[in-house]
Amino acid sequence: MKTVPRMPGAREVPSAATLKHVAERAGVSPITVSRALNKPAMVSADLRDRVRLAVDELGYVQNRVAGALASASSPVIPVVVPSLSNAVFVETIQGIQEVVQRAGFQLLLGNTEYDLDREHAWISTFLGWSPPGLILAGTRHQPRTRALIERWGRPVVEIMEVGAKPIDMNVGLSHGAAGAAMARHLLERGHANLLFAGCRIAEDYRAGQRFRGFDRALASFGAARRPPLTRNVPSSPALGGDMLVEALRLDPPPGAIFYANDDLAVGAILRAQREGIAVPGRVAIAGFNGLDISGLVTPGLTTIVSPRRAIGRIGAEKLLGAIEVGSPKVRRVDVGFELIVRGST
Amino acid sequence: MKTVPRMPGAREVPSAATLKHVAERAGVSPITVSRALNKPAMVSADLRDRVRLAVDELGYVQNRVAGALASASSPVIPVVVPSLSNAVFVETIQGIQEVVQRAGFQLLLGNTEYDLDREHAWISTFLGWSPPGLILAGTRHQPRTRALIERWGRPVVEIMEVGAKPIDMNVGLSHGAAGAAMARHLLERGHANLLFAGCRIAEDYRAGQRFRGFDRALASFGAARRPPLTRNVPSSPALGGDMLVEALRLDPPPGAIFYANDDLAVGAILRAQREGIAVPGRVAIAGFNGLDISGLVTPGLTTIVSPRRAIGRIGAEKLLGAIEVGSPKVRRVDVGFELIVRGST
DNA sequence: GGCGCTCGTGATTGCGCAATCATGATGTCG
DNA sequence: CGACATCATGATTGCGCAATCACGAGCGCC
Repeated sequence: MKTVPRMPGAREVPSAATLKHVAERAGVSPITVSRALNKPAMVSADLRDRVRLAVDELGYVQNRVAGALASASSPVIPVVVPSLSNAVFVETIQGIQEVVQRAGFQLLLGNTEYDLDREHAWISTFLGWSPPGLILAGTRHQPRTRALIERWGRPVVEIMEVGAKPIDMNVGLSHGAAGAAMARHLLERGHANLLFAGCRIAEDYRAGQRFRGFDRALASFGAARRPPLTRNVPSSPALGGDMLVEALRLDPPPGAIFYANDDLAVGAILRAQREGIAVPGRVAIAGFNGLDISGLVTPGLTTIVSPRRAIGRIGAEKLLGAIEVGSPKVRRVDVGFELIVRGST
Repeated sequence: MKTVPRMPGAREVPSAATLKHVAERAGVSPITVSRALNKPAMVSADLRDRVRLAVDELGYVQNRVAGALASASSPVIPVVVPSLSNAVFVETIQGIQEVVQRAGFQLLLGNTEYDLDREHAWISTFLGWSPPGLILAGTRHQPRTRALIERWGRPVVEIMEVGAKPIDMNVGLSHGAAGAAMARHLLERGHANLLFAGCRIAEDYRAGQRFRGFDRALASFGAARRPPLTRNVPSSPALGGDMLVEALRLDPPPGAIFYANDDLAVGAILRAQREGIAVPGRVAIAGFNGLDISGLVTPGLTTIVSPRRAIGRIGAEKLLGAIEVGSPKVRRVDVGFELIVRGST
């Protein structure tokens, strides 16, 4: 038995059905099959049916990789977020998913854990998939990241906060304004010695923006300002409880605590309940995000609702619009926020 | 000015740096650049450095699409889950992400919303990306889906529950056993007229398995059995509270309610607190999942911890192992569960 | 000192599809 | 009724990369 002389470039035959096989079976050219599947309107009903039949008979599965290479664009939308532990990003992703899925796109998910080096790595990798566009959480990136994206030149949406100079499009809310609104509310309610409490506010700079908005508002109202209470571990309800206990040992003890997010704030309310700390009698508590559970604890949590699902949806819609018809006139959407006052303040 | 005669197949030049450009700049052949980037160990240190330099100078970004086409395999791991609203799946995804990211793979995410037609569509689409493997939540699929995957022939891990006849590998826990364990616990505590309460247990068949395990255990202990209380909307804490109120109007009222998940159960405890319903005095409450918040409410929620992050991690590790060295001997891993008894029962 | 070995590098080829242009059939209008 | 537009379909080509095989240099070994 002679060894078969293999030519350079020869390789194992994977033997899955390809366009060509479908075409032969349907008695048409490969390109017609391609059109019947991707642009059915361009093909007569008769051929379309024959192609469909052949596809079913062969169990043909389109090779997206080859399609993407040939067209220099693939039906994926990369989404880069800083965390999946935070329900906010999960819900935003769901909003994105709703929209892009309907348009036939798939989500490529990258999680940076609030690390800008990792963000750069994700984006660089994702660009190698020839996506038609890109969705990023946040408007802060390394200069090289920004340069990479700008050179690339396709539509980009930065979501979550409205930023000073977005790369392309931007959908979010002003976290500074949200912080200021909460400061105003707490002062109007007569609370004094207001304290901001959060986790990793250097990395989670949106929390930092809320603090600065809060702090500036205190200054403008002539109220006492104090440094934020922070921890360098991820947010969790249990931690919110711990921070409550710690805060109450400060001198002077805070009359109200504005937590960076609802996870922490809900944890504080539950802890207060366990330990018999009167809320808002001894200390008022407020949060940010408007998670469902904020309305179920006792007392109900005063919080600011961020329309995160809408952010995802609108961001995705703007991206798809830009992909189809080129960049739009409105580059920035401020979706705003809503203060919900409940028993905790 | 004459129009340039374009040959068939000619197209716009996208003018981004390619392997060839890097190769010219580094003074080596394109294949050496490919190796320097993908299999650095095969290339001498000298050439490796020259290639790295050229890559940086040109801002070269690897075209993953072309690589995937040439190698018939792409560095993505598709993950298909039934829901993102449920924290369980999000945490499982995080576990998967941790592992596959370290190995250089990216996550392609598909959400079926508990719809098996949509599951088939996702999987079919995903196979077109030539992934080296696949992770699916659940062991129930349409026959055509199973056939599609089996014909495809690459490693697959089904996660969440241990199933009767997995396609390939399987990592999860026995939800029937978990339900039975909770029945035993509630009976031991002296509760009677036990009720199971859940949402969409036809679609969320794992919740159904918990109910059946629960119900069979009641039968085996000679305790009273009753049909589950169900709702055909997604789970939420608010709904758990509503279902508590409804359950207490039943005749006879339940002495304990085993909720299909912690979201519902936590909502029930919060509602009981608001309305002054004694837990566990008037009714005991138990959940499933072991979310963090279950330990923070008052009373603490008795629940069963599902090691979901571990499921994700182990599932991903098994998949990567199978991708590298072929399918392993151990096809099924039962990660078990843990009953946490707290004040609510 | 010649044989075979490993190691690093290069030349050739094709992965499966869609973009482009070409063509034939049909319709449209003055 | 003929010139031309419109439509559906096909032929050719290349997207950018990695698999395969080829080959030469350096090495150890009997």
